[in-house]
Amino acid sequence: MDPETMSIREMCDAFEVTPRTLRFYESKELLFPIREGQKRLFTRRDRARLKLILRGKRFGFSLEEIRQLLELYYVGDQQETQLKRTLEVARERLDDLERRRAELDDAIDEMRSQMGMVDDMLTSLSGGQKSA
Amino acid sequence: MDPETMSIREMCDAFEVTPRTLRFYESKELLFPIREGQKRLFTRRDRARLKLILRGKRFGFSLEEIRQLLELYYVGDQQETQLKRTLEVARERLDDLERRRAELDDAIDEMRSQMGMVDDMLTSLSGGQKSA
DNA sequence: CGTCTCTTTTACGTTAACGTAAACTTATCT
DNA sequence: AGATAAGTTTACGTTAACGTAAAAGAGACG
Repeated sequence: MDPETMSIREMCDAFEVTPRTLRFYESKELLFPIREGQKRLFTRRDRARLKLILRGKRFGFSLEEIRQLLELYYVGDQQETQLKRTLEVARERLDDLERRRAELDDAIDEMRSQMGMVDDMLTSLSGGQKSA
Repeated sequence: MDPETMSIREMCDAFEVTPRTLRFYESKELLFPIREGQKRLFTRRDRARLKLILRGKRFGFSLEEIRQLLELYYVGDQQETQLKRTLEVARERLDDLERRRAELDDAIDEMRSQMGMVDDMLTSLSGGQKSA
């Protein structure tokens, strides 16, 4: 397991996506499988990216947003100016994520209090004899 | 401010959405504005729901998922069996949200470490004289 | 050699979530 | 009364993210 490269089918089985999806992501420049003749071979880099892509999707990001996020990851050897720019963008993304988490915390709290109220209704319905 | 009901335009200004969006949400049974003649009047209940809708959207939920989530909120007076069912569903939703938060925390950590690496690259580029 | 099986390209189809334009009421202003 | 503004319905258009079907090539197998 974990061979250097994987066929499209192996990728699909590993990540529960369809071939169409992988080809689509390649066409959108989110993945860059190498070719062996006609066939695509997905590298460990592709796998790492796909993992991030799928997570991004669960967070509700568009593929285009995800593509830009991915650029922040594989950095390569860039000019200082470019690196600083990358860092700025990353900072903004990070702020976004933290705002999101704050919102998510709120949502969780509200859901909990909502459940508490429903629970109270149930208690006063079934075991509602004792008022003290 | 905060009148009982609001016109469609007031709603749009307050929530930064278009009239089309509000009518669309009504057609999907996410909002239930009352009518004064032809015109829609949005109640405070609609406003509360819209707030939840927009948050749900930021989290990447579909409108249909959001509609189901909203059902968990305005509970009304139901049968005990129904209330228990509601509570079960809410429990599942809550678990989802908490899994999401865990994932979000991971993403934030990774982003931070990524930024740390870029920062190191910058340090070793510009001020890279001192190795100690 | 014929037949699978896997993969490829090409291309039209589909769903969600609105955008946008047209034609029409209703209320308000002058 | 005529014009203006705000709102309505109806309906076709648009974008993202794939689904799905057709036709064809490449390697493995009996």
